[in-house]
Amino acid sequence: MTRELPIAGQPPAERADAARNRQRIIEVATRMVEANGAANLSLDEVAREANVGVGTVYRRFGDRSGLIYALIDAGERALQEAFMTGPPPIGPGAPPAERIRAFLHALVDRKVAQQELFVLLEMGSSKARFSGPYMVHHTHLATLLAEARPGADARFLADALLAPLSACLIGYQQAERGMSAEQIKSGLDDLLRLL
Amino acid sequence: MTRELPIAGQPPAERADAARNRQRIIEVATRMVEANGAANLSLDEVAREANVGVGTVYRRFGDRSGLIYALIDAGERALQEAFMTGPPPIGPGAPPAERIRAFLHALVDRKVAQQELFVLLEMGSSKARFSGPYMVHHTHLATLLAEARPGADARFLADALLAPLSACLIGYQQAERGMSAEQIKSGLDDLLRLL
DNA sequence: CTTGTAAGCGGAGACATCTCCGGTTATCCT
DNA sequence: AGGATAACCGGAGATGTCTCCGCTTACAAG
Repeated sequence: MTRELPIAGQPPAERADAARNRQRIIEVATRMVEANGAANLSLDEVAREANVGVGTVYRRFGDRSGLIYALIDAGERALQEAFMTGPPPIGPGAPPAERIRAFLHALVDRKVAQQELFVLLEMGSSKARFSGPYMVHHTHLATLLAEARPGADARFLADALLAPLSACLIGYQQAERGMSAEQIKSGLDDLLRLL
Repeated sequence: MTRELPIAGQPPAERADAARNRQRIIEVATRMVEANGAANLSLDEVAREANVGVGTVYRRFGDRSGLIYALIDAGERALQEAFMTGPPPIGPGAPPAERIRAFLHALVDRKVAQQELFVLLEMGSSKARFSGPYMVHHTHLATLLAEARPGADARFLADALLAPLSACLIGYQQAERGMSAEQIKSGLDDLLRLL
């Protein structure tokens, strides 16, 4: 096992046992989501199954949403890397309009793939919903929009383009209206074309 | 007191004591929301204050969201009446584009006025969120859009225009970005102009 | 190795939502 | 008026989220 090197950053570093627990909690939670569906994920049960107290779960992840977020964090990192340093059309190099399109499509795919988890996230604390990832997506999109359509209110437009990607809405469109991911994407394409 | 006339409709009619309780529960809940904020509304407490058992509250309103919805139902009815039979520009008579604009503005005003309640509603069961009122708004908007922009996917566009009116998003725009209701409306106007 | 201490741990318990069901009562019908 | 009965009522309790705090332990410094 490699030793944890002390990093210059302020956060006092996580103790080894704590890291082990975090890891085990995430594994157990992942398994339970696969088995019972995300909506039935009980933190009490996760704690029991992972052989830790409930308090430990809450200290590590803050609250239910925090744990859920940890379960989709890998996808989020991958997406951010893709649009920041990846190949076109989502990454730098393509014209803004294409990057916007590619980014929104990727986001739809993510929401569809982990729909249940995203729905839960959207229904948890409304504070958390617009911090971190949302702000990153928003900034990215607003930058591209400002480039593609100078003069428009890029920040508001970015909100307005991200809003229809709500996991709840997508779930509704798929479940009640029988729309496929492709139809949703093509609807977004229509919208982008009009802009 | 006027006697409850038996109506032809199937629903077996609500007993007088039940109606009284419903009324009292709504009054108590309204008072408590004004006093403590919507987020702190506890159904146990509502029941105690209204001198009924918890079971009664749940039988009448189904769940927390149901009660919350009852608190904004009056506004919803007023809005629906306005755009269905009211005077232009929101009602029939004005050109579609203007009706769309007036409708969205009215919706923003409602969300801003009862923001807390709408946020709670959006965070409750994701099923309820797209039933009833949402479908009415969606149908109305899709009809107008089909008229204003034949050829486009009016149903998807309607979703996409309603999504940015999420109470959570509006709350975020106001609280964290310092946007006023007017700025939000003018952002929507920009968006409509582009369409 | 010893030791000081901050980080971590567990689980009892406060508090919420929602379900269930045995007892009660309003309302309709005769 | 006098049932019959469907609707209604209350509140105990199942289950879940999250907090709090006294005890424990990893780990760095001496």
